[in-house]
Amino acid sequence: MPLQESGEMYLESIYVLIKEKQDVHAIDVSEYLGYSKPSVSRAMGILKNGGYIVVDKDGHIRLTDEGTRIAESMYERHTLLTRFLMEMGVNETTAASDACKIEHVISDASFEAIKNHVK
Amino acid sequence: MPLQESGEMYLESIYVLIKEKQDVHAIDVSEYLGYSKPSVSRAMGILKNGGYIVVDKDGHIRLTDEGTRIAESMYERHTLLTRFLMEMGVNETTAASDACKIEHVISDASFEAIKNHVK
DNA sequence: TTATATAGTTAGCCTCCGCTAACTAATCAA
DNA sequence: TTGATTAGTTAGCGGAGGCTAACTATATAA
Repeated sequence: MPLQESGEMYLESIYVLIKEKQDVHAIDVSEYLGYSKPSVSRAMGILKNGGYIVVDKDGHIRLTDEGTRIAESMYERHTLLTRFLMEMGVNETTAASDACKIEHVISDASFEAIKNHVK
Repeated sequence: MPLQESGEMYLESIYVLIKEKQDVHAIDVSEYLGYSKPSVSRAMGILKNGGYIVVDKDGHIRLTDEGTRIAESMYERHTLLTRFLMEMGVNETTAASDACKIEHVISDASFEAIKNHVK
C-alpha cells in the first residue's frame, strides 16, 4: 500500500538528519520529531517493509532510492513552501510549520504552480 | 475539546447545503460528502454536543453562532485558496481539491497573507 | 565484576474516523 | 392493511498513529 502522510514525515526527517550527521539512528528521529521510541520503532518497521529505508545490525538507518526520492520531494516542498509564505510576509516559524502540513496534502500540479510563481 | 479537521469539514458542508436549500438533513450531508449514514450520524452527535449545530425533531439541521463562525471561516478559506491556486494556473478541480485540504491546516497568519496577495 | 545508562522492541491502550449490519420509525403505495 | 421505501440510530469492526509499561541487549562506569 502507498505511504501515509506520517511516513512521508518520517522519511523527510531521516533525510534532514542524514544531511546533518550521516550516522542516523531511530533515537535521533525520536528526538527530532518529539515522538516516543516505540512510535518511531513501529514507523521504521513500516518504512523497512515498504522498501523505503534499510537498517543495519547497528541500527544505522539509510534511505533506499525510493525513500530518497520521496524524502527529497518532501524536503523540496517544505523549503519552497516556507520561502513562499515568508515572501508573503509570514514569519519564519509560522511559515515552516504551515509548510510542514501543506507539503503532505498539496498536489504536484499546485506545488509546481507555486514553484513557478516563487521563481 | 476543540473541533477536529473532520468536524470543520462537516460544518462547512452543512453551511454550503443550507445556502442551497435551507432544509438540510443528515442524509443530505451524507450524499454531499459521500459518507455513510452512520458516519454522518455520529459526526452530527459530536457537533451537537459541542454546541456547533442544533437538530430539531424532524432532523432539520441548523448551525449555532459558533458553528456558523467556523463554517464561514472554512468556506472563506476554501473559496479564496481555490481562487489563489487558479490564479497560479491550476485547473479548477485540482485547485478546489487542494484548497479543501489546505484550509484545515493553514494558520490564520498564512491565510491572511495569501488573502492580501490575492486581493 | 557489577550496576547503570542507552537503544531498540514487544505488548497493548486510546482516539479519530471511516465502514457494514441490522435495527427503529415514519411515510407512502398497492 | 400490508409491504416497501426513506431517514436515522446503535453496535461493533478496522486501520492509522500517537502513547506507556516493561522487556532485551549492549556499552560504559564504579
